[in-house]
Amino acid sequence: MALAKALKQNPRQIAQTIVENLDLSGVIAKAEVAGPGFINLWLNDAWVAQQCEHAEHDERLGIVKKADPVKVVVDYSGPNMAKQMHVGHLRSTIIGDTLSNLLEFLGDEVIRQNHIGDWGTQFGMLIAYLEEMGEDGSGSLKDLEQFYKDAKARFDADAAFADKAREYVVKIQSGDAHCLTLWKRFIDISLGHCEEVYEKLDVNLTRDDVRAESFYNESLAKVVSDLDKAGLLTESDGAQCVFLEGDEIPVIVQKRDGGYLYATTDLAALYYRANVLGAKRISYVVDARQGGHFKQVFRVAKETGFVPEDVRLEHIAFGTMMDKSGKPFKTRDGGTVKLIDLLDEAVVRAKEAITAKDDYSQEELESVAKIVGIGAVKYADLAINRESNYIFDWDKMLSFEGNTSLYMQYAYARIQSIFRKFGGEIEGEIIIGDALEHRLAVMLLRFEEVLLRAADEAAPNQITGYLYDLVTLFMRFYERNPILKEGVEEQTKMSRLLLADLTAKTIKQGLDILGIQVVDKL
RNA sequence: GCGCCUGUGGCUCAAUUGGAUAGAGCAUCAGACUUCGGAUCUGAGGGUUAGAGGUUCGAGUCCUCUCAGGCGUACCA
Repeated sequence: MALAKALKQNPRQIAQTIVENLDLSGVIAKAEVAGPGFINLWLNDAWVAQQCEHAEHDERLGIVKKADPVKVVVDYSGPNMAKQMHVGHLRSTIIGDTLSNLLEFLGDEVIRQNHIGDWGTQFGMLIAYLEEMGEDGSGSLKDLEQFYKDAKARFDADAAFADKAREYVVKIQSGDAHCLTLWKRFIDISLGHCEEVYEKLDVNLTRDDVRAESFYNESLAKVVSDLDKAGLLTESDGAQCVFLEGDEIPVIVQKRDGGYLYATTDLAALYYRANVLGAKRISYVVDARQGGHFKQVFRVAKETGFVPEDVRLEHIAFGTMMDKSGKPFKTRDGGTVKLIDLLDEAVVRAKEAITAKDDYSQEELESVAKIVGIGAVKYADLAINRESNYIFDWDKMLSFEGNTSLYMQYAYARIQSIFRKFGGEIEGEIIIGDALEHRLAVMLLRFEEVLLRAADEAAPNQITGYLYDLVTLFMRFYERNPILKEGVEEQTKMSRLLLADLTAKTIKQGLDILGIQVVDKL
């Protein structure tokens, strides 16, 4: 129909001509013009079966690695070292990790970057307090939140301490050895907390991926001077600014007092990522509220040539996490919810959800509950359009019904159960027996297309949506087309086993990209 | 004030980027079973896609305006 305008012909006529000249050679069984000029194609059963067999016998399920892989930097998680990770870091961490896994699977060279906040005035106060606590420091750092509060209280109550804190800020920045040692120790402990969370969350972030804010300290002055050379710098109220055409608010790169800001750091990071790391795509998985900031920084980076024209810069924005009543997610007394506590609660709740129906040994229960609980938290987050706000609901995410990780994991376990019962070797081929099997097979073949689209749009919910459709379809197939029951012909049995196996593999691969594990028994 | 985002059955979300009769899940109601794991499956009711115009063969999707809500708005990150 798109051709109709260009050719100035009746769309139905064009469609008819196309259909008549189509080479159906084995792939397509039938082609038909429908409605105002749509062309409906029916895939050939034999071709579909053969493609599924190819996928079934291939480690990558028939999905080829990109012929033209690119270097992609994915910036995600980015916790602040002054505080413990809280729910605000959850979405960035989960979505960023999924995007990284996905691009990696498709063949791109992914460079994960954890841009942790390890620099700024708070650290003067924190290390001064750490020093004061002496050997006990490490111990009281178990609860960073409390440590921060105590340090702040000390800062507010004691002028001498406050002076020292301010003095220490300057000292770290000027490279004072003693203060730097304290600072490094503090960061090390705080980062250890994050790693505990990453471990629990089953996220692929390691210390090697950390490229902290402080890493760019040395380049900040150069960013400003380069902007100056490019003639983009304007002084306003004593601050060094870039005024972009059409924007009311400037990008401030240097404060009146000479200090740098996060726009400066981001520009330095963009330069590093594009020119040193050589990234062709740089994705920032950050809260939607920072949209304005990234828009400006990206523009400056391109206009100054910090980042070459052909590098794709994108802000992978996501909405805020809300509670069941639609308000921002907080503890009962209005504080922020620590991520570690949330994850522990997920495991406890998962335990309750699964023990209601089955008997587990203590060990089984522990390990399955971890997989189920963490999977539920991740899946629920990834399953919705990332740009809208996300309503966090324990009951919904831990349900066996609907588009949940448990439903997928259940389907997977159920298929494994078929194979336990079967016990033999599959010998045979796929033969499409009815319309439902045809639909299932076609659905299985669509996996690659879905992944490609999810990668391009950085939209994990494309994957969850697909998995849900696939599993629903499989359940229907399974209900109607018996596999191991009496009276099923050997040939049919083998064919259905192959379809079931490929379904299981597809579920597993899909969940794996989402960072979610499966279990053989649930 | 200016800017960005959102608005889809009672609730939570989809909709292949402008395509066919807007789809699921909860919840409600009604069915299927001597269960290859019923933690399943089948079906029903429920919609003027916030509202009004416009663009065209065709609009939830694009444009304009209105309404409602959220967020951002120069030296925090």
